[in-house]
Amino acid sequence: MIVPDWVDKVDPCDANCPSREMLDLIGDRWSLLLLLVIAQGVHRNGALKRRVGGISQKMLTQTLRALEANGLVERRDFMTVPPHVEYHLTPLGASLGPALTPLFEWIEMRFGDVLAARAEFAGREAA
Amino acid sequence: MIVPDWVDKVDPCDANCPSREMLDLIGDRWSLLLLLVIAQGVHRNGALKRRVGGISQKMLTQTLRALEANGLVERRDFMTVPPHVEYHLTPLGASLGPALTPLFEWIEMRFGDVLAARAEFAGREAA
DNA sequence: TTCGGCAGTTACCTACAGGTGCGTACTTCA
DNA sequence: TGAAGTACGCACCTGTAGGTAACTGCCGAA
Repeated sequence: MIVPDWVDKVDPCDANCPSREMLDLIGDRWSLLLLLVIAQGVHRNGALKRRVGGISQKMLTQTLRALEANGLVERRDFMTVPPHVEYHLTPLGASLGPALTPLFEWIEMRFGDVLAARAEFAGREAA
Repeated sequence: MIVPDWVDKVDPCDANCPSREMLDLIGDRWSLLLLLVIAQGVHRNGALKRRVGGISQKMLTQTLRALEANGLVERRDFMTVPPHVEYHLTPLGASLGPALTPLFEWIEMRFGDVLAARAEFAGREAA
């Protein structure tokens, strides 16, 4: 079997391994989505909410706060009335993008295979 | 701001986008960990359980079934008594490894920055 | 003068992820 | 004779992720 190189680079069995914590951070339903649309140039609360259909105001605020707290997005409050707030990627947040590209490409390329495997597995179970 | 290339490749706002579903699959607490240790050459139920400290038998079985159902691992039951079962990566599962490498590398390289940002943010909040 | 948009906050509720503990059927070793 | 390892399945319980609804204060437009 081919063992990829990444197997030696992290020890996920160590509960202190940062990968555990980072996967908790970006592994939820909305974080990566928000990172993506902010990178696409959508910066304001209302616009984000409309663009990411299905997200509640609560989860939007909560997720943005978490991303801000971890230095991935920057919140700019213009202190005007009516309120005007903008969210932008920090350099750190922007650097995460390229790291995710291969994963999204894998999903695009291999999702068909996953669906096929799923169908084949379901068929085997039924038999 | 630099817009990475991946922003145009997927539309995560579309609920039908496979990325939503795949992130559900690998975004949980154990899937990536199990993929990793299986890639490292640990193949049997008991060995996996000992290696991934903290996982319960239930979640181990449940996660392995999910990975099997999606064609990422193969379950080989030797039909012996006492039971002997081995789990191996399928070619599809093995192909996921390289797609994750940049992400893990990003975590390794940038986790310090995240911690620093977190500390700085906590300090700002307290003030 | 009332309504909608701005960017939230708070309280409350539900569903599910995940943990604990027990049972199964068999074998080998002490 | 019984303890431990092998690979589970099932029932029950809890924590929390995430959703809903109602509220704030201010403005401009109809």
